[in-house]
Amino acid sequence: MDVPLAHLDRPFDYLVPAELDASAVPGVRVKVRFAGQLVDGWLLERVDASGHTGRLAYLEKVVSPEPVLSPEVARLARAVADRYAGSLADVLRLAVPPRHARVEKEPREPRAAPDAAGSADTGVPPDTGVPPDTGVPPDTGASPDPARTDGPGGWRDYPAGPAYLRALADGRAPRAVWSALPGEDWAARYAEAVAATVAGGRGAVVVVADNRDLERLDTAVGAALGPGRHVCLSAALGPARRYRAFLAARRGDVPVVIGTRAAMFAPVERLGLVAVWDDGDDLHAEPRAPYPHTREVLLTRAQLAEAGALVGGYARTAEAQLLLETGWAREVVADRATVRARTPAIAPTGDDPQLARDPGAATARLPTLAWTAARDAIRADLPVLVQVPRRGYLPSVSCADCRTPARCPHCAGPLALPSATAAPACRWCGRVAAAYACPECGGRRLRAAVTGARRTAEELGRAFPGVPVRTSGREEVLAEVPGGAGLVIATPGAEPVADGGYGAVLLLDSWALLTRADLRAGEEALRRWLAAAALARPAAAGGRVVVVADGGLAPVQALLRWDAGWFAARELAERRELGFPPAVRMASVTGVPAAVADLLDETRLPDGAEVLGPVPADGERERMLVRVPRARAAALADALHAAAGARSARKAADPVRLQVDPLDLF
DNA sequence: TCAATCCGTATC
DNA sequence: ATACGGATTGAC
Repeated sequence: MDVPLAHLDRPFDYLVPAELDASAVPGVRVKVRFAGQLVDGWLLERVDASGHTGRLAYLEKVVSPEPVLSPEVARLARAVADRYAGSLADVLRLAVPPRHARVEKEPREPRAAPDAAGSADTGVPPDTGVPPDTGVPPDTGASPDPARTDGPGGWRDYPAGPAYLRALADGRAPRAVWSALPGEDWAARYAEAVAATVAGGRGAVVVVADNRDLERLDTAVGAALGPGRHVCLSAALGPARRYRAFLAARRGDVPVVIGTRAAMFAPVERLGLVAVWDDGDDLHAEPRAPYPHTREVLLTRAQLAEAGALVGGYARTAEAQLLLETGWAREVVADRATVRARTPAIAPTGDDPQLARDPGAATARLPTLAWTAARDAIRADLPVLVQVPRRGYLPSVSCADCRTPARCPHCAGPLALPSATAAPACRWCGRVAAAYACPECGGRRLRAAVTGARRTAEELGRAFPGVPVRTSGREEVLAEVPGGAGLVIATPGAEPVADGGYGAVLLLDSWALLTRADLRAGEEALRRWLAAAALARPAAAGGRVVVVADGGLAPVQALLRWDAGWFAARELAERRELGFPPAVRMASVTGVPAAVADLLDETRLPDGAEVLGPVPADGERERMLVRVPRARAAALADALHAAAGARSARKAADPVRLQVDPLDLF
């Protein structure tokens, strides 16, 4: 029943009138009379008898004969609803895109005109410069590209890699947490894993964080499978193309779906592999109830469908580490010698004599080591990548009296205000400048002065006259830059790939480390750094990385050694000690205080549950956290869902938001 | 003792 | 949401 009320989160029985007998198959959308109203619903199964004692009503209508909800996805959706204390209807809204009648009526075989079918069907937005031949093919039944490879390919760099691919091809269900080498063509590796799965007669679902990653994967999968064997599914498509791609998968026209998180529920026949790339990216967290996370959904899916699973990234989340430590998945990593051979030369820098000497110069924003690394790369005719904080994220500050930019007393990096009330902190070394006094006029008041990627780009451009400067950020994301000398200023997540690799990568956004009061601050900083540093050439080929941060910090250490596994293990151990996720299961309850209290009152908390809070949320609302051991996770979700049901049954006015595994805990 | 009303619960 | 049943309360 497609109603959001928690106490109605269960199946209802209806009689099927004779004239709907043929079309009323499991998985179709239906309309039924419910409490006097005509409501939408899902036909979950046909049964001979009902346990219902009252009078049964008849099915009113089968909305469309298309059984859009596959049995596998129906089961998955129920499991996801249960895990996240949500309703099946909420999950199905995420899992099945809105119907588009015109698309449904289109002939099953794509149109003859190749230009019309091509890019429109691939699913990637048209302005992205993606090869237009990866959608439903203009010529049906085309045999796969003879040049494709099902073999281990680049997976040979990882000792467990070839066996993993063989298991996929053999129809088994191998589960891997993969740490990609620097410079790795991850999209090609994913395409090989997908190709192995398809070669074994099964399908695959791959989810990436954003459209840029999707384009890259689209190209790689297209090359590995040949045309017409996969579709892209993302929310950016718009209703018609999204539904078209969805239907192609549901009807079994293509064995592979790749996409952003909208694709995590994509129906695929004989699912053999689910994969997620860069599971630490917060875009993988669904912002709509019940707030499921791509990784968790895919892993649940792998478990239920007995499919293989691949969780990969340059970085490793604590959640992925837990999969390894519980034995649920196997580690796929390169040996240290290979890592060393591929890694650029990475060095931290903090102090800065040049700044002290020449604070007004064009290069003042760059520490010496960073500046020389950039200069050397430019001289060697190699591109330089500069990772800067997201624009507008945190304004830097200057003296309110004389306008002199406020600089860190320790390293002379720019100070920024993490929030209106917090003390200023250094963007480079992260130190908090609690009692800041202006060195020029002695003033103690500060004012915001935005210095973003554009300003940094201008300053760097002046420092290297004649060198082309490109920026890649929120408004315009570059996918690729040429290999010659050039400066690329990018915000985290928007770093373009450079042809042949960067000669130098400068990481200037280290302030993210210590200024953010976030459980995942360290993990997130390392994730961003590894993603940018992975684009540098190996040390032997002149690749250098300079991170402006204290070399003693654990995430910096992990970067220097290129050891995401070490950091993840450390992080998980720390969270065990502190009782934080994923070592325990957390849920948050948000709403006006009376509603939160009411819901928790109604909740039969499992043994060992601990209630923390309240902390103020936005406006009048507050938030309470409930913590249980992992063994009680299901019981907690069940209890919270039941309490929400009791509340909705008695029409409690003030809404509460239930969130299992909330991303932010403070 | 009966009827109007309130409250809680189910909705197939 | 809306309808229904059982309990409750107030008037005869």
